[in-house]
Formats: sequence, C-alpha cells, structure tokens
Amino acid sequence: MASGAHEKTASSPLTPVMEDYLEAIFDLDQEKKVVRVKDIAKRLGVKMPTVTSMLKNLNERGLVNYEKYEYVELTEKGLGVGAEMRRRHEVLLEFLVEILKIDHATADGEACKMEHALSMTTLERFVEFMAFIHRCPRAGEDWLDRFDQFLECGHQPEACKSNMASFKCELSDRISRDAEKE
Amino acid sequence: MASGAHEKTASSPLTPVMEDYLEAIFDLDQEKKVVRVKDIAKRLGVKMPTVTSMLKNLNERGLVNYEKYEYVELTEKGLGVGAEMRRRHEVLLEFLVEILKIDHATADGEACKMEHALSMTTLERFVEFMAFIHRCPRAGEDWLDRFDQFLECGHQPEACKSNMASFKCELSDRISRDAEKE
DNA sequence: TATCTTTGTTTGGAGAGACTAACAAGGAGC
DNA sequence: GCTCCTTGTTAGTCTCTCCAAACAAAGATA
Repeated sequence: MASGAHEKTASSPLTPVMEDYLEAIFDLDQEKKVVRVKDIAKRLGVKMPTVTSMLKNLNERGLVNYEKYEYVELTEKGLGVGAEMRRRHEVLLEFLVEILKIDHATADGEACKMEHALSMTTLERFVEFMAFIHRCPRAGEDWLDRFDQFLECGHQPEACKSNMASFKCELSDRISRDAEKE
Repeated sequence: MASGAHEKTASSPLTPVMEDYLEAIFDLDQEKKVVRVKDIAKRLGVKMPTVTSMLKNLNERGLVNYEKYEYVELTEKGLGVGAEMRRRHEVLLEFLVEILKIDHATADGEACKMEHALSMTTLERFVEFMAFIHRCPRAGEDWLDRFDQFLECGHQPEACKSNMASFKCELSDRISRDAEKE
C-alpha cells in the first residue's frame, strides 16, 4: 500500500484516453479481483504493448501502482477518477437507453465517448433530468410510454435526408468502425 | 468548379478534428463570404500553420478546393459534411440549453464534442425527443417550466460529492482548459 | 528439470495534430 | 518603385496513442 513518493507527472491534465484506461481498470477490479494487462487490452480494443506503456505513464502520475509483471492496482486518486468515469457512463447509458430508446450496445459505445465531453454541471443536470422524469407526477413513467408511442407513429423523418446522402458515405464508416472496437 | 480528378486520400474515414475544420469552414463561409486561414485558426483556437497543413489534407481528400495563398472553398462533399456537423451542433445545443438549462457558452463547447460521439440514429432520436417535448399535449411547454421548478427546489445534490473530491483536482483542469479554446 | 505456452515487456516506428521559428506573398502608404 | 505590416507557408519538432517484431518471465506439463 502507501500511495507514496512518486507523483512525478502530476502535472498536465488527464487525457480522455487515460480516463478510459482508469475506467477499464476500475471495472476489471470489480469483476475479476486481479487486473491483467491482457484484460485491459481486450476491453479497450488495444494491444498489450500499448497497455504496458500507458501503465507506466499512469504510474508516474500516481494513478495506479504498477510494477513490472505484477498485477495492477488503482491508487486512491486513480480510483476516484475511475469511479467517476463509471458513474458518468452509467448516467449517460441510462439516458440513451431509457429515454432515447437506443439499443444497449450502441448506447454503451456512445456513452463511452460522451463521458469525456461533458462538464460536471452538465452531467449533474442529466442526473436531475432523469430524476425528474421518474419522479414528477405529470412526467412520470407514463410519460415515457407516451414518448414510445410518439416514436412509433407520430412524425415523418423523411426530411433532411438529401443533406445526409453525401455525408453518410464520409462519416458512417468512421462511426461503425469505431463501434467495432467496443 | 468541377470537383474533379484529385480525391487521392478518399480512403480512411474522417477524424473528429477534420469534421471540426469542415464545420468551421462551413460557418465562416456563411458569415463572411471569403474564408481565410487566419479566421479558421481563430475559430478553432489553433495556429495558422496547423490550418495550412489540414487544408492540404482536406484538399487531397476532395473535401475542399484549396490552392496556396487563395481563399478556401468547400467541395460538394465537404459541404455535405460541414452542413451535417452544423445541424448536429444545433440539435445538441438546443437540447443542452432548452432542456438541461446549461448556459449557452458551456453548452456550445460541449455540443461541439458530443457531435462526434453520436451515431445518426441517436442524433435523429434527439431530434424526435425535442419534437415530442414541444408538441405532445401533456409534455409541452409547461412541462419545461415544471422541470425548471424541479431544478430550483426539489432535491439535494449533496450526495456523491465525496467521490468527486479527488476527481475534481484531476479532471476539472482539463475540462476548463479545453473550454478556453472555444 | 526441461520444454512449451501464455503473458508481459522492450524497442523502434508510424501517423495525427499541434507548435515555433523562419521565410515568402500581397497590399498599404509614401 | 520601395518600405512595412499582415497573412500565409515551409521546415523541423513535440506529444500522444497506437502498432509489430523480438525478447523475457511465469506457469503448466511431461
């Protein structure tokens, strides 16, 4: 133990990628009780050498305790970040699945990207929004059913599609390719 | 005109950064009628040499027409992407400002990151969601007022804050630093 | 103990996106 | 025409995240 004397590169803010690693480690720690390089690599869709070098980096920043060939542990600091990323992920996933009715797999991937884009305030606002929808008398569970119905019948999503034609060729490649990784 | 014979690197999907450049050029084109390297740089919070090299890249991909020292023009393809990014930006901004009541400046920055994270389906779902909120009899404008009230009085956001303590030191740096750029 | 397989590390390198410093064009003003 | 300032480009570098190839340790199995 003793998250001790290193903290060399405590400077410069964390990148989104670092946050992803910490979230992955946090998850694996709960699921498996020993965290292996191989498992981190698999979860993030990355090769093992990439993980090794990131672990060195996170170690220098005092976010994980990492010694060659040994199991990875989050420090207190790293655990704070990992847990927060997890929380963000869950909030956003819930919103995408329950409110917007996105399928779970897609929503999971998109939550993973959104979680780096939002400020604390906005994230909290999402939380409050979900609470409101579930708890407010006139906007409670039956409100969700109503939105369901709306999705199924009440509109024509044909407009705007000419605009999208050229865009789709360019963009949907990337989005689906990114999705495969997760 | 004639979006012609180049299209060298039409391969490999667009990166989020490229999408940002195309959106910026799209905007400037509407605002100013001549698009200058300097203005793109300013809008994206980047230096001019960075813009020059990206323009070469986008030119090879057939997304802009670009000749040294001359004004930048979007090709048809580039215009499609630019317009779509603009649309995404507006949809998300509207959601963040009108529903989640985020202040405009923050929302603008966050929309800019979110717009790369979402699939076409999810984006469309956001559009439908906004339409529902505005049009459905029982979830119309007064529903928004109700959420407003909810935000002001009905809950205690004190929980979860211990978790955030260590996280904030690490993370809020990056988020506010990123925000300064925009 | 010797060997084989799995796991992890090192090394070297690639590509995206950014920067600084130095140089080049284009337009004012005289 | 000749300076000067703004704008744009080139060249060289840096950091981040990733990879493949080669090597090294740990663990299983005979």
